[in-house]
Amino acid sequence: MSELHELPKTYAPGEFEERIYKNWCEKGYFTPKIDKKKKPYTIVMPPPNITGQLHMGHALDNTLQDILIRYKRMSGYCALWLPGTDHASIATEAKVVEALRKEGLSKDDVGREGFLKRTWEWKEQYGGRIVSQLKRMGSSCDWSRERFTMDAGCSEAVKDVFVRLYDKGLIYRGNRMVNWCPTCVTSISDAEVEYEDKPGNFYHLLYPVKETGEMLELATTRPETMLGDTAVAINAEDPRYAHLHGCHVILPLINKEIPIVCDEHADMTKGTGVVKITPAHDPNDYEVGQRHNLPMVRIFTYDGKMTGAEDKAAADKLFEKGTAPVGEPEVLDCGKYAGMTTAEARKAILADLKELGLLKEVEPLAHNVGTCYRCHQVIEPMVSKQWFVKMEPLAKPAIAAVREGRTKFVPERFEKNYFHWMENIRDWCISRQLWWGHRIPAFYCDDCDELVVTKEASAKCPKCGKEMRQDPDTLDTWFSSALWPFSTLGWPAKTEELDFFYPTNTLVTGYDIITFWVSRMIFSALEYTGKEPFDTVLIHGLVRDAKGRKMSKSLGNGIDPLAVIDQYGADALRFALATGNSPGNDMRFSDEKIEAARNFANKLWNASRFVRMNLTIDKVELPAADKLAAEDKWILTAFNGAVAGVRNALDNYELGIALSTLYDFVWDVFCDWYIELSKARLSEKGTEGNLVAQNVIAFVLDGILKLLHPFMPFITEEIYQSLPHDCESIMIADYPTVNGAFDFTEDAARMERVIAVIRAIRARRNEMNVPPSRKAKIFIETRYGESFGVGTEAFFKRLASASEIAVAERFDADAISADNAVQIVTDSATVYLPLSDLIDLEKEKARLAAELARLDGEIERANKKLANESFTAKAPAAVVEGERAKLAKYMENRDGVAAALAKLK
RNA sequence: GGGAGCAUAGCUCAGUUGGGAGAGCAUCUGCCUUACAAGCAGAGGGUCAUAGGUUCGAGCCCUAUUGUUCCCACCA
Repeated sequence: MSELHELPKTYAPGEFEERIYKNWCEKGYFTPKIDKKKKPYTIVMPPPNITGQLHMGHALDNTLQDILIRYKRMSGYCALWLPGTDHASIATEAKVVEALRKEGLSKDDVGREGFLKRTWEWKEQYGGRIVSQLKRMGSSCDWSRERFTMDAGCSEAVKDVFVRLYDKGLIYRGNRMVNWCPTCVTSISDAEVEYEDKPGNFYHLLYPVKETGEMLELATTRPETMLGDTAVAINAEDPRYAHLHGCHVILPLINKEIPIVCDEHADMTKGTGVVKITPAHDPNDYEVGQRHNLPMVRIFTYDGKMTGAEDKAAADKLFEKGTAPVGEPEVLDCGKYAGMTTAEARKAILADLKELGLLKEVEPLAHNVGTCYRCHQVIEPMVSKQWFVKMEPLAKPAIAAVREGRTKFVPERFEKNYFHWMENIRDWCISRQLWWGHRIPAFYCDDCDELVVTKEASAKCPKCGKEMRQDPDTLDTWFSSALWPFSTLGWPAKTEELDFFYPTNTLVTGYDIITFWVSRMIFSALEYTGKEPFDTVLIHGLVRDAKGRKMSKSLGNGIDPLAVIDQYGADALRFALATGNSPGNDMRFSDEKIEAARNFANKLWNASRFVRMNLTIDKVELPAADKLAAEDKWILTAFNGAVAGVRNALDNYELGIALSTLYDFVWDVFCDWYIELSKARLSEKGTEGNLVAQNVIAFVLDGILKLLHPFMPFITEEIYQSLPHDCESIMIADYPTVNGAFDFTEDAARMERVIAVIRAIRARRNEMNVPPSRKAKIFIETRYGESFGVGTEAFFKRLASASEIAVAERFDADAISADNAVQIVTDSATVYLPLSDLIDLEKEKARLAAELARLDGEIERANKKLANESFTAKAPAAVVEGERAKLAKYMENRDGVAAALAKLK
């Protein structure tokens, strides 16, 4: 013991957490050596964005991962937790643009190269920040294998995939309707659009019909798009407009003649049943346009303004040259509206229409509009030329993988989300008009329009031999994250890592990115590696504030995990996040929770201090069974139960249950009972009993520390090092297993009876307000005779304020002055406490009468149940037997209480 | 419009093969019983949202209803 360090009196996690983490790193415990004799267990960390700071969501996500990886590592697996960060193209670019703006600069001012330089600097500055924050959490990831989605290896994987898919015909380029964010000035995918209910208006407009001169009324939520109308649609079945088939309307303000077409899109039950068609700026209208071969007229610029003469000239040039791509829209010079923002244009157009008497009505209407998930500005549907991944062939095997159970979601219900999304999937728009990201490996020839897709850095035109120009766009950030489970292990190269650690095992992530990320990893992995990327997806919920609100910057209700660590320690934070949390459910984070967690750590700390100060042994050896006292056998049996419970829960991803099992065992069983029961022997130095007690208590505490280590790595290591221990570090020790030798059910049951009696005595004394300092004799009548109390006398003295204790099957009533004694009846004994001068006789009678009534009720209930033939016939024998045993106990107790009551009367 | 979650003690939540409802916090009572007042010993407090159904037996399974949160969907 001499060389082992002492534990300071107070639990101060700040004193040791950093030192311990540093030591683990130096020893290389986080870096698994590939060992073919061991089974691999792999988790890849969902890469946090380099723009981010550690928030509670990360803290939860990484706590769960660390628990799993530490558990598996201690269970003999070759465990790899692979960390990394994500370049987060659109989010990071927005941050850098913002930083530039503050300096009065724009992207174009610094140029593409200058911009990328700035962004890499940003990455260097902030990318490391979140890593150091993860380290403070105690995350045992292999930093030697840390990756970044834009490092050389991952970039190679991205290019490889792009070329493969292109060659297979699964990537194509074309003019399509896409979601356009005018603020970020880029297209975004369907998954990146968030729909929000916003108040708006339903504007009823009047378009004059050329042939009949009548006014055709139609309604729209977006009047500014009218300049781009190329038709109005009616339903062919609609009798109101049957006479207008084949007619035209004159588009007001620009006096342009456009046709009236019949299309199913026009819903007779909505509005007036007439709908204006703007093929270039509405996804539905786009489809109508396709069906009726309508021209497309673009009226918005890509940064959200009305188009003008210059825009029109640029587009017209393409058409004149004949190089306009298929599906390229014409552009309108919006004249007086040119250069206005869409909002300004709406106002101006409405005013003008009103002036002309063509605005019939304005009806308020709550309206579901798409917004950009990054900047939350309204999305503008636009036709533009983009790259797409053809999804259907990729989705099919990905659906099958989950359907056939090769990849499982925990909890299972999230599979429904997954299927729904996968089965209704549309092609994935992967090109972004951004600079920060993986540049699309496609090259164009200015001369002959030849297109080459290649992994090479540059390309020569195969037709005319000229230098080609690389596509300026970059890829959706999720395109590279989709490859994360294997690109990080070296793919497409056939590395030893990939061979050993892939496929990975568990993916831990929040339900909010199942579609963005999880689904894309699954179909990507199946397509490129032929294997599912992981066997289990463990889904967790959101961490909310104490009032249940989402933590957000705008609300300012975010709790900073680092501040929590500073105040309470990383172990307390981890405990608070892992406890009472079930897979897939949101949780609230509150001061009460973190305090309870810290208190638990403190309890463990103090219990360990107590054990340590009583140890004189250098090495822990569990004594032979015949040397063990009843309480030793009892705690070892209970420990076995805890091990089984914890392992079972962990194996089923029930981390919260595992932790609460441990909490109860440590606090209620080990501290409140076993330590108290051991104090007598521990104080008698030099005896055999003392040595037995030392060894057992040290053994159980050692087991507790190991069981608890995945959840609370720091405190368990600190304590482990202060006690006799078998390993260099607790994190490489073996996780406890159920020990078949701890089969002491009989002795354990005996101990339980003693504990029940002690509890009953305490409760009664408490009820009667007898202070602990007031000792009393205790007489125990029990059918277990002398064996009931063998070796347990000290327990009653210490824990039940006994001055003396006597045990017999029956006592002479006079000897125990039964007339004036408080009588306590438990399942196994009747206890007499001669407290004549302290008790209120009437109160005691009333108490016993109430107890008698309660027992009568129980007996009646049990009798009724047992009299029910269908119960005795159909219920399992064990259940019926249990019910009979209960009845017998109740009857026995009843007799005891009745007798006690009789004596008082 | 489709789908899912949640509804259990005053509060926050557990409760996974259906066999007499649990924890933390809060409340009340009594304790400095020398590991721990960030503690110890007790106590009170629940028609498990509502209504049906299945079952010998339902917090748990089925149906409907109400409230609530979320996801998905091209609705002018």
